[in-house]
Amino acid sequence: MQPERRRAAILEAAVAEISERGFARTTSRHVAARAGVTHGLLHHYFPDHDSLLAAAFEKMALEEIDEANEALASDRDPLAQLREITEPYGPGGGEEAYRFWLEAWAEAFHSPKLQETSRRLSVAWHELVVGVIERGIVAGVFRCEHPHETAWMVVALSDAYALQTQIGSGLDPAEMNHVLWRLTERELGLDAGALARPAPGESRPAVPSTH
Amino acid sequence: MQPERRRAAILEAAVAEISERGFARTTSRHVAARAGVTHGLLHHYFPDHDSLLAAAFEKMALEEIDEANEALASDRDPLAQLREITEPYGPGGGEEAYRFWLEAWAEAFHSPKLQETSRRLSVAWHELVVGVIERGIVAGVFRCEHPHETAWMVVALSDAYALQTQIGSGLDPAEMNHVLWRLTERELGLDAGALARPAPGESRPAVPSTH
DNA sequence: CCCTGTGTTGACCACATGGCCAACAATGTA
DNA sequence: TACATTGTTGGCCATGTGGTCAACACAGGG
Repeated sequence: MQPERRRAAILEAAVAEISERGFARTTSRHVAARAGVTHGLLHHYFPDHDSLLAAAFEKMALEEIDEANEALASDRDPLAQLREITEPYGPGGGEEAYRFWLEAWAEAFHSPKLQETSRRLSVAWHELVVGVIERGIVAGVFRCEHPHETAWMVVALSDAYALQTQIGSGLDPAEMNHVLWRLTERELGLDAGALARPAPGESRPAVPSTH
Repeated sequence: MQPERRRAAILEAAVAEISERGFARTTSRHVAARAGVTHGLLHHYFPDHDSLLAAAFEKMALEEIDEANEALASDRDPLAQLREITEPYGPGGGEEAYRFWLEAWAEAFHSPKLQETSRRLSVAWHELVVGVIERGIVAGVFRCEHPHETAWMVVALSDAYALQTQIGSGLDPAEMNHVLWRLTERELGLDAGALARPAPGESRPAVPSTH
């Protein structure tokens, strides 16, 4: 196997392992086994264990943002873009991805390096939403006094939505989704239900696991 | 030392250790050292490591809710109660407590027992906020169509506020706090700025670390 | 053909962990 | 005082970890 692909395979295995077991419980040997190599080889691609974890996190973070940007590029209607951002948070949406986020935040408190990456990722995600809102304003679809604040609200509610949904708390997913959309509509000067109902003739493709 | 106090000391040490290092990295020996005993003794109070962690989590969860209820009991003005709930999330508020929450959520995905406790804790916290809102409605201070939804919003935004603040992301704490209050005021039919400005003559005591 | 460098293995080391237990200390009870 | 119970220690063990390294496989170019 070419070195590049091997390296990628190892990182992929590391990401999967981190999502399943968490950073602290992710061991070199398990990653190696998942990648189909022996643990001795890891040292050949990464100087030590922490570097492996950091590289895996970096890779995951970049992919998150790339996937999101890609999803947005495929549809220029601001309303549809907003849905693409919020929907994957719900039930059935990227569960592995969300577990990874949680792990990342928790780990960020213990590791300065991860903290920096985690911070950058949060900011990037926030600005992505700001971009959607601002383009919507320019397009005349949204009316919004504080795009920055509204973007933060959307992200915050979506995160909580995903967390509560996947933790299986007693809170009703439909209810949470309703708040998320209701408040977003109000912040963006949309009619009630505008987000729930796709515009006439608009298709609603399934969104790949994202953020 | 009496067995009760010893047991409490061990649990306290475990909580501190978990907050600092996370569940996975918390070792019997470190907990024992922090509690001022040797690791052999832990086996005398807890059958095994997982039981210790579970007991520590349970203790923490109960204390969170108790502290919150206590803080609420000391002040019957709905507006003040709402502030008591939201304020500790901000900068300077219980950092250890919030790290513990994050750890708990992350760990909940790996451990069914913790997941159940974590779930109950989320629900209890949500209902606590619902209670504040409903009493405020009865008192004629709040107007609110969906207390359940509004409570969820408050919790979700507060959590995100705490997370972003303590992770040190570039997002402006003042701005986040502004959204939190602005949306809460609107959901509860309050005048803009009602939450920012205490009612005339009302004192604003510092709130102990909570949630 | 050999030979140099990269990819890869499996064994090894020192170390930390959780669990276990025999021994000892402290405490209260008869 | 003598005894029984409980609290407490420190050492031991099997296991798993991250890191290291000599040895081997396997390519491509001389």
